[in-house]
Formats: sequence, structure tokens, C-alpha cells
Amino acid sequence: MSSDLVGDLLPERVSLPGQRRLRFAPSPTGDLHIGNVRTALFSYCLAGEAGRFLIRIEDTDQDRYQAESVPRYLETIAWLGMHWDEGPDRGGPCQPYVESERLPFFQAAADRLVGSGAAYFCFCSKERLDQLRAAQRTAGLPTRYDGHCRDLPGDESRARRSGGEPSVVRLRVPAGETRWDDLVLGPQLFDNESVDDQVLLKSDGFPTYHLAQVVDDHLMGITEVVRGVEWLSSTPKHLITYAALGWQPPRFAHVALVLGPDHSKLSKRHGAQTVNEFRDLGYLPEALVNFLAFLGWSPGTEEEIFDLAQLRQRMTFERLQSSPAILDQQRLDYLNGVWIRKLPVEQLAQRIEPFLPQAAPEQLIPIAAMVQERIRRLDQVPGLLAFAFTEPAPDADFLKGKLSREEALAFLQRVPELLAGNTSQLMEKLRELAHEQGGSDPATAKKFTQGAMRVLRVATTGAEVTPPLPESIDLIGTAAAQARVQRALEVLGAVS
RNA sequence: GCCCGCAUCGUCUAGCGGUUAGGACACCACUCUUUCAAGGUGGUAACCGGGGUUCGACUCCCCGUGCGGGUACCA
Repeated sequence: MSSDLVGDLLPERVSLPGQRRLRFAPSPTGDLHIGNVRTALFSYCLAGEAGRFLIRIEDTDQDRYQAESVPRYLETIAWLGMHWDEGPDRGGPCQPYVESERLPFFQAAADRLVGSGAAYFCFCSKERLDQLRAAQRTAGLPTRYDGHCRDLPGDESRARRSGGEPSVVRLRVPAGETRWDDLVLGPQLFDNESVDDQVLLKSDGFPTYHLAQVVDDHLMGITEVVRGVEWLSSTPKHLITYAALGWQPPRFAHVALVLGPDHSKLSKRHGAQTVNEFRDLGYLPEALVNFLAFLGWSPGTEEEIFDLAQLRQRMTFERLQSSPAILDQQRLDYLNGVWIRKLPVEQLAQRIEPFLPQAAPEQLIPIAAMVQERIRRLDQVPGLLAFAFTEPAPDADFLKGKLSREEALAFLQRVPELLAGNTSQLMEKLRELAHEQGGSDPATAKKFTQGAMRVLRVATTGAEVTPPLPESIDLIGTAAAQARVQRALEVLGAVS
């Protein structure tokens, strides 16, 4: 078989210092999906502390390509705390890390395959292919290429190409079977009869994923490939291609997909599905990482709170799960709450800032302290603190609670003295007052305290649920609190 | 249609021939408490079905069912 190439332009495979090299190779077509991020996380963690993690941009589809995605992806990975040793922005020994900039390598590989007879040029039109598949389907046969151009004489093929006829390069799948030992699924066996003569090089000169992935994983010295099970049935094609090129393939780990609550593939109708969406909802990267890791992995112990560094230390291929996982947002919420509570207040204050632009800088830390134990997502902060930024308008019924109108009124009238001075004494003063009201019976006093607290809370905040009252009042200031109590008094007094 | 994968509480999972089938989320009580949280205590809840193999199956094998994936000049 001839090829019109001048030698083999393929570079040498990067020489390895014997360590693990895993990559994340996203296709830049929008925002990073939570499922993709999980495989990135697995790859990052499984590389281990001694291994290397790299990012490669798989932009081999010109139609779907979105340039803006690349920096966004990198930003997202970095936000989650993952560090890559090599990538499009920082280079490395296998530059470039963007596939569209590596076209000559793929073309050289394709030429080599054609040269050795492991691949061939195909001139079939899309229409012919569509008809073929439709016919096979109605006949109950598997849909696959029929080998129409498989044995075209070399000179005919050459002539048609030089005549300008568009062509693709297809893999010539040999008879036999393909097997490998999957790191997650165990031994796999495919009859090559069921493997299609896949297109490797498109008519626009770009490689398909199948070729690009094989060539680049080899050149970049990838040792293990972690990917979703949706790639399982194309693995034989990849293995055949590695063999035809005389290369040793990496090991494969096919992880199960992440599904929505209705057990179908995660999609828009399930709500948030990209990392950025989760971020905007107020989820911490620490929580997302912890959560995602457990969707398909577990340490085998009863520990469940892990940070990224611990995950990288502990994760192994053996403990990856082969069954699909459903994204359970309630559990994510729980973990997010755990991580929010673990944060130092100053840190939490910083993270709250974008969710609470109306807060003054000096308010942020006290606010963080107040909400830390009662939020599961950062976006709950504004709701919890609405009273601090808008004037409450409680109605008379709302103001009474457990106390009668008279009792509430009487209590409210005494609030100015309770609020005088420092709010830290508020509770103490209130207890004194309760003692006065309840006399010797502690149960009555307690009941009064509860009722009075509610009245005061509603009067000053307009809400039944707020952070602890003294702090809440501090947030708006005692002067404002006094004014609100006055207004409440008017509202309550007006009804008789 | 054809090829392939998966299968333990509602959910995430532990289990790798012999266990009272464990933990966590959620849920329900109780408790702590100025509300709400957080915390503590307890509770409800699972081995998809049928055949084998075995002294013994959640665990191994086969069939079925269910769910998922692939079936592109998309990844």
C-alpha cells in the first residue's frame, strides 16, 4: 500500500520517569458537566501524589467547538482545587495540549495506518451510509459499515483523491476478538465482528476522537485512562488502533455514569448540572469534591468527610464502583453544610460576599458567624438576613404569638429599657423580667421568656426565624431596633 | 433491531460463602435550646425474580426482568 507521505512525522512518546500519568481531556462545547468533572476528579486523585495530572483539550469537532469554554474549564478545575502539571495554559513536555494544534500528528498516524493496510480511504457519501444503516436496521442486522471501499485498489484510491473527491480514513477492523482487563469492570471480551470500521480521519482533515485519543494518549505517555462507560463499546476500536500502530495501550477504567433522580441521564430538566451552576447555588468546592468522589468510590471504611488531598492519597482503582450513581442533592446539601461549618469564619465571610452584595464589608464577619451553623448553601444567606436590609412590616396577629395582645403590648413597652446599653445583657435582663412576671414558678417564667422572645424577634426582624436575637439586633443596631419596636407598638396598639 | 454494561434500605454506600446485612443522607420520635439551626439518643427502611453450584448463598454460575450505555465524518 502506498501512501504519499514522506517518512513518519510522528514524534517520540514522552519518556516517563516511571510514574503514573492521567489526563482529563474535555471537549470544549459549553460548561463543565458534573459527570465530566467527576472523571476529572477521579483521574486527578488516581494519579496520586507521585503521579502527574494533565489537561488536554479535545477540540476535534469544529462544529461544536466553543473557544470560550477552554478558559472556563480551566478556571472550574482550578476552583475545585485540582492542580494540573501540564496543560494548554502551562505547557509541558508534550506541547501543544490542544488537539487542533496537533493535526500533523494525527495525519501522520493515519498515513502510517493506511501504509500498513490497517486503515483505508473511504469515499462513501453520507447518503449512501444513511441508506445502508436504514436497510440493515429493517433487516434486523447490526448497523455497521459494509466495507464498500475496503478493498479499493491503491491506484484508484489515489486517483480519486487527487481528483479532489472527498474521502475519510477508516480503520480496517481485523477478524478475531479483542479483550482487555478493565480496571473497573474486569475482563472484557468483544467479538471484532461487532466492531465497526470506524472513521479515524474526517474529510476535513481532523481526526475523530477515536484517532486523536489513541495518538495523544500514547504520545503523552498516559498510563491509565479513566472515562465513562459510554466509551466501553468503542474501546476495542482503540485497542485495535494501538496494536496497528505497534503501541502498548494504557489501562482503561470505565466508570459508571451519574444519573438524575429519575434514573435517566442527567440533563437540564434535573436542574443544575454544570459545576458553575452548583457554584452559583452556593455550593463549596470542598463539598462538591467530597460529594462527587463518593459517587462511584468509597474508602471501604465509615469515614465520609474527605478533602481533595486526602482523596488523592486514598483513592484506588480497586475501590471504584461499577454501578451507576444517582445525584442526590439532599446529600450534597448535607455535605455542604458540613464544609460550611468547618470553614474559619473569615473564610466563610469571604465566600458569602458575592451572595450578599448589600452587606457592608465590616458586617461580613459577624454575619458569617451568625449564619454558619444554620445554612447549607451560601445562597440561603440573603433570605436569612433579609431583616437587616429591609424594614420589617409585621402585622398585629403576627406580633402576638404565645402572648395575648395585652401581654405583648406590656412587654414591648418595657423593651426600651432591655435594649438600653449592650445587647449582651439582653438575655439576663429578660430573665429578670421573666422572674418578675412568673413569680416563683420556673415553668411560667420560661413560658414568658419564650413568648417575649418571639414578640421581640418579630418586632425587630419581622421574622419568626432568625439567627440568635442579640446578634441579630446588633446587626441592625440598637437604635434601629428601638425604632422598630416603636413601630410594632403602634401596629399592635392600633387594634383594640 | 443489534452489541455491551450494571443490579444491597427512597438515595450514596460497606459487604468480597457462614454477619442480629454495617454506616451516612433523607424521614419520624425524643433531647438540648430565646426561634431556627447545629448537637445528642432512638426508630422506620434493602439483598430484583427464577433456577443451579455448595453442608451453607447478598456474595459464584445460568436464564429472565429492570435500568443504563453504544450503535455518527459528536465527543
